[in-house]
Amino acid sequence: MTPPPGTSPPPRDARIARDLSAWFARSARDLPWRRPLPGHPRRDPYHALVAEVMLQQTQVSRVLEYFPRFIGRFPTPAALAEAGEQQVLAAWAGLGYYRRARLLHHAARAIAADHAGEVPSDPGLLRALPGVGRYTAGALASIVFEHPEPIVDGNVRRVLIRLEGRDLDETPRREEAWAWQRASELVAAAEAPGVFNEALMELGATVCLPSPARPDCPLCPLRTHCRAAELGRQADLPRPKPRARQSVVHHAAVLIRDGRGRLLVEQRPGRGLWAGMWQAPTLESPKPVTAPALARWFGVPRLRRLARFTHHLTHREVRFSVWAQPEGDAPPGAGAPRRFATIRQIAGLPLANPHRRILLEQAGPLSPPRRRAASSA
DNA sequence: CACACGTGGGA
DNA sequence: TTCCCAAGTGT
Repeated sequence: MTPPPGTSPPPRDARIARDLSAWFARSARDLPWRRPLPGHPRRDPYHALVAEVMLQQTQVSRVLEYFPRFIGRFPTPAALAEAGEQQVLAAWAGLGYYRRARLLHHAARAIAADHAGEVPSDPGLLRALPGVGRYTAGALASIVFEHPEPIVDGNVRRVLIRLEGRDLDETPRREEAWAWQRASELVAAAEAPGVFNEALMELGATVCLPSPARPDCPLCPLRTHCRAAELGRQADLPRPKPRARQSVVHHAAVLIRDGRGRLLVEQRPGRGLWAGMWQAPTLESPKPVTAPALARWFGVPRLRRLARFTHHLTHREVRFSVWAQPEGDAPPGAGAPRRFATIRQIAGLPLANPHRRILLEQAGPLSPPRRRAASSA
């Protein structure tokens, strides 16, 4: 985009934008959501929306696995809008942050209802879609529609802080405001805003890496502009953030079969962890439960423990214990929405991720509590 | 606005 | 193996 009359970008910003964009043109990874559809001048806005939502807080390698399948199943906003929430969750299962799937589903319904089935190009309209925040709206507006909108994600933040050698002990809020301001200035200096924005993220994801891996400065197209590199401080910036504490919760999951060998499953509540997904009937508690207490809770005569394992989340550690009711005992009364399901039916449900292991390993014998790495090979 | 929300990869 | 880490959106 050409700058408004009377204002021309600072020469350094223009050189940064030019050098980075040129590097991207020759170094960009070939990713499915970057390919325009055959016979189309630009990439499909709906594909870009799905990809951007999937990429929120999620690594590219993970999204590569899910994106083609999701697009295959829901090829258009209308197809996604008409789908049921359980189908959408099932297509998202294993990808994490499941609220994104619901919000994307709602966004598709809004696109169908309010935008004639077409993803809008206006940044304000994009921002109004469920699950589309400042970053995602900017990414779609710039990358798909070439509006000169700034974007700041984790990669961009790190690249900008190093580029400007910004070593301040400031509040996250202030740093955030600075990064958006700087991103705005730079994108205004770019000839193609979408190319520049995507290049900024690509640089952070492939060259200007976080501290442990360290940036590969000799390969960097911005090394001659970089204040941190000039000072030899590129590995120290940005300063590490204090990490959050982790709490521990206990989930006791019980395997109960009916006379035909089907397993009892229940749906999790509509909010919170693994919202709306399915699991073996589970008692959650801050401390471990004893076998008699668990049997009492589920209203069955007795239970024996089959396995234990720990599932790690960002701010929480979930200690699972898996229990079974001896064959022939009567099933418990209903509490949450529950039903018996065959293994084949269970495999098609949106399962809370740890329960994929708990329930589907029931097709064969459940492995004993993990000890050494003796079992594999 | 501090907090909740998943998962896999790399040191 | 085990520990540490990343960083968008909505409430």
